[in-house]
Amino acid sequence: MDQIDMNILQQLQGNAKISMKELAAAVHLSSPAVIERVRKLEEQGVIEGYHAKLNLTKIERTIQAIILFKSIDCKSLAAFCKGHPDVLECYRVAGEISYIVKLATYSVETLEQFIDAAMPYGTPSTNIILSSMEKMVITPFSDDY
Amino acid sequence: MDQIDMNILQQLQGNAKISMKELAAAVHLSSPAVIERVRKLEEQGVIEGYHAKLNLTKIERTIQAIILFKSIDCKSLAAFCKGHPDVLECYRVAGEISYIVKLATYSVETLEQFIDAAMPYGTPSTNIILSSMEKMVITPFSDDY
DNA sequence: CTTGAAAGGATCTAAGG
DNA sequence: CCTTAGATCCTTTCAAG
Repeated sequence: MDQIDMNILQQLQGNAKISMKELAAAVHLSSPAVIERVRKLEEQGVIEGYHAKLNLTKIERTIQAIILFKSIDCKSLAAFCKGHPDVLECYRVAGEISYIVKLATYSVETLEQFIDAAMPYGTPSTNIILSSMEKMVITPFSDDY
Repeated sequence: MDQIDMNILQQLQGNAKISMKELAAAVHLSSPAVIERVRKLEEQGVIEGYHAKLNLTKIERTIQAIILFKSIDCKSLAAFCKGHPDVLECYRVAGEISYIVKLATYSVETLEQFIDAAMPYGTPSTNIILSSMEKMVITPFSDDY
């Protein structure tokens, strides 16, 4: 994992569909060299996949929320969340909170349904998302430290 | 936005690099038809981009955390977070909490540095992520409701 | 790792339903 | 709005250095 690999990772985070030829030019290498590097990064599991990012509002998931849980049965909650179509991410955490769930749903009614369904697993504290920022590209091995 | 578009979106979420030919076969359409649909979904902003997903641990960001802030100057905090290389996502929320930040950093030392730097903007409650689940594919317009 | 040539696909266009 | 077929273009692959 050298500086060139880091550049490759940055490029692919920003644009998964870039051709190997373009990518090669961007990192000042030949196509075969870059193809081999990408293959290795995939094989090593550094690159986990390539995904389209959707605008949640435009697929009618207009309500997004982050729900915090304290002192609960985390295993059951995790299983519940995993199987629920509105849950985007969930985190088992150590801190003041035990479990954090991010979800995107259709309306306040469907949010209410989720909260009711989650109640058996603990007491939720619901935080509706007003605005958000998600970085699609992070710098591998930043030299900031 | 019909059922075929939803199928297309699901496929592209799971695999951004699928060829239009393969995608066409998956949704039982011809290539030109599918290319035109994808073009429109991009143009409408339903598809925001295509991104490689990295394994954070394998790029040395072994510590991940979700930090909750109460009663703070959200604008300043947002600006600070936006410019900080360790911040992955941040959310302005309505609820018990005012602001939520997800970050990935290199060590407890660099986490401490972040917390110290963020202190001027409010009192953080730090939750270290022990394990997590992130869905890369969500179903557009689920019929569950 | 690079270059260059060859092969294989993918996308695009056009015509037709 | 779709399909099929053909042509073009581009990408990847391979071989040699």
